[in-house]
Amino acid sequence: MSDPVTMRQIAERAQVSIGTVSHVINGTARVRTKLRMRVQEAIRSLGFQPSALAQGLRLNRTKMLGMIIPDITNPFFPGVVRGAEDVAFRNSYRLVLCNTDNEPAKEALYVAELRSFRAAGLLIIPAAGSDLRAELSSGTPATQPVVCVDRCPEGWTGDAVVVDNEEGAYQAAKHLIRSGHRHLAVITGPALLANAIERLNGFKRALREARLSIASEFVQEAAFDTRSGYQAAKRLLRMLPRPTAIFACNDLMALGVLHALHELDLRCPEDVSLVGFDNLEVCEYTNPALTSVYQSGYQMGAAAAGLLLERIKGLQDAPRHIALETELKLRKSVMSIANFDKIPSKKPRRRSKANREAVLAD
Amino acid sequence: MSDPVTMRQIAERAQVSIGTVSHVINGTARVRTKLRMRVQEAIRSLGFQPSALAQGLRLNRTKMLGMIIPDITNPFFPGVVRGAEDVAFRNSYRLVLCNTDNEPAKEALYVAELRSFRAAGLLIIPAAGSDLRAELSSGTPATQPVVCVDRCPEGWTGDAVVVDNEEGAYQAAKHLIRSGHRHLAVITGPALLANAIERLNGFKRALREARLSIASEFVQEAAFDTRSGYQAAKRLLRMLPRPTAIFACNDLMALGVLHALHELDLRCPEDVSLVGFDNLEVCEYTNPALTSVYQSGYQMGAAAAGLLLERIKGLQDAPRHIALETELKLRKSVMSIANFDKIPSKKPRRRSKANREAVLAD
DNA sequence: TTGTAGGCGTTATCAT
DNA sequence: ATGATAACGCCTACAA
Repeated sequence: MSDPVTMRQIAERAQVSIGTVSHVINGTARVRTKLRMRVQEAIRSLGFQPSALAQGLRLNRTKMLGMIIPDITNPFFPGVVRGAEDVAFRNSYRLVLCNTDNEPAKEALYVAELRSFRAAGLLIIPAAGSDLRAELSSGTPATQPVVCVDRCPEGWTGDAVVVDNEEGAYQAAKHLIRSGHRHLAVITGPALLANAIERLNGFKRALREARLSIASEFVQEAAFDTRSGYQAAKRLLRMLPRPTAIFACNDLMALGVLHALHELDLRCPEDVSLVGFDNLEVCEYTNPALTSVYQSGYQMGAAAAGLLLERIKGLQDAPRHIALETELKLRKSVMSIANFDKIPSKKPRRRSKANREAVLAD
Repeated sequence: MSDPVTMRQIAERAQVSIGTVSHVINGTARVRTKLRMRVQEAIRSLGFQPSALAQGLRLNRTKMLGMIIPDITNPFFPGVVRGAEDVAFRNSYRLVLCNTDNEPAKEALYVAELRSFRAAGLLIIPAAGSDLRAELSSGTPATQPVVCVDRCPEGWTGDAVVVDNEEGAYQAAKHLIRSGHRHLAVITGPALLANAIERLNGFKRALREARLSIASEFVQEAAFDTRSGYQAAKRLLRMLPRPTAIFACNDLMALGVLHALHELDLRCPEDVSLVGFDNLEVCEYTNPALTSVYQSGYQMGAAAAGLLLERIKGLQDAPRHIALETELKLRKSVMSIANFDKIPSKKPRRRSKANREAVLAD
């Protein structure tokens, strides 16, 4: 009574063979109405639920997708996961969530395990410096499709869903330049991460186009988190001449910059302008509200899961590299230098006088 | 060559029986050194990984934990999930993540599925208004342990790990009262949610102790999200006399209040003070930084997973109800009314003059 | 149309 | 100490 009901019990109750039960469940052969009714009744009254384990063993695949990410606690990733889960759910697939903390070893462990579990496919945001290809081809050649999300490991040639990082960063830098800034600094992410590199490239392209040069100490590497962003900002803000604008390659680091600014009693945007990347919800609530490059984690996750499911269903064409669009969201953290004294103060800000003084003193 | 290697292949390669292979893998019988070496060599060279599916089928349980939550996109939950995953991982368990969107039907579906998957146990943050007990006892009596996290459905008598919501809210209200506020308003969460009710109770207890009464329209119900918090704040801030302080029963709603305040050109904390609950990271970066009741989602998830694993290992004693502590984190969103003109301005704030004027005009 | 039986990869029992 | 063998619950030829 405490054990789950099996097809055998259904068969007994309905006075048919176990094969017949299977047939009515899977519609794999036509069964006389009378028997079918009996089976269905038995299923209902006994509360039968097929064992996903047995099915998986028999069919050599499950309805599970492995989702491997660095850390669900990083506010950019929940959206990705949710997007993936939603499309997985709609297709009767489930997600097993794996946090790697950017440790390639943990990633490799998870990959191996998910394969031995016959996950139908893998969605992976690779760890910094991971050699995904090696992990995948180790042991037996992959039978499960894999799509990379958010960033690709070096030399990845398989499916991927990312965002146009280069263009997003380019727009951010261009905005700063158009606002009159000439002393731009950038806080990049880990040099091992494809998306960090792309963003840096986009940033540099904008400078090049504007015939602006950048001192090497004005590009500081950090780890895509608040703490290291704060530290990088501290280094930057001590330099002379000080940069008048900083592009932080993600919002978490931008938050760190804000913190450093505050601590040094520098004002944003009057003393230094700031642009982030990701457009986290927190951007609306920071002081000042943070201008940032929007990217949709949700869409990324959803698109990746969609592609993965197509592969699972057998789609065979060439690997796809999908790059979603970004969009610069203007808020309050960038000040126009060229025209600072012509900016009409739309509604009288309480700090307007102080601000003007500060700017003039620059 | 593309198929996973099984124990049978190991047995052949090592020239032993399949049973022997099983024995060396599981240490379930002592095997002569020579044979054992051969088997281990075969395992290594063929890259054997046991099929979790077959194991699960045979043993009638897997190393999977089901984690059912409302929405990973809500910034309080990732910490919970991460805490759970960390302790699960350390014990070789994995997490399958399920988002219910607070829909009892979706919750019921997931519960049933996870059981048919022979998940070893379930960690559940119940949906608002879910009848978990019914879901669990439907069909076959539960064989998998379940622990409720963050909040319990009505009448839940099983294991649970929550936070002392009543006390947390009490401290928040008391802080407001000690700061001289007499016109307090509260924005509560959904009346169906145990934690929302407890927080409201704590709030009311503080008022009672201070012999303060509260007009019924000063307690507004919202949905624990920013939008509804914003709307509730709008209602509140239109009333006359206006509350001088608002306790928002979570930080998301507090964010909504901040937004409403800004829109109505009211200042926080000069015009209205605000306390939130959760102490999300965003509290540090809002304008002004938000005073909030800290609770550790991570600890909650970790404790819940720990308890669940004990149950899985067979722990049999009475159901536990673990309530973690909260702690009020003071920031800048509360102003002391009684002593407003005596507050020393520690370091000269740029807005201090304006602030003082505003307060005097109150 | 329906039933029988083999096998998916393990673990565990029982002989040997 | 080791090997054969029977399940676990399901799917699917193939036979009837």
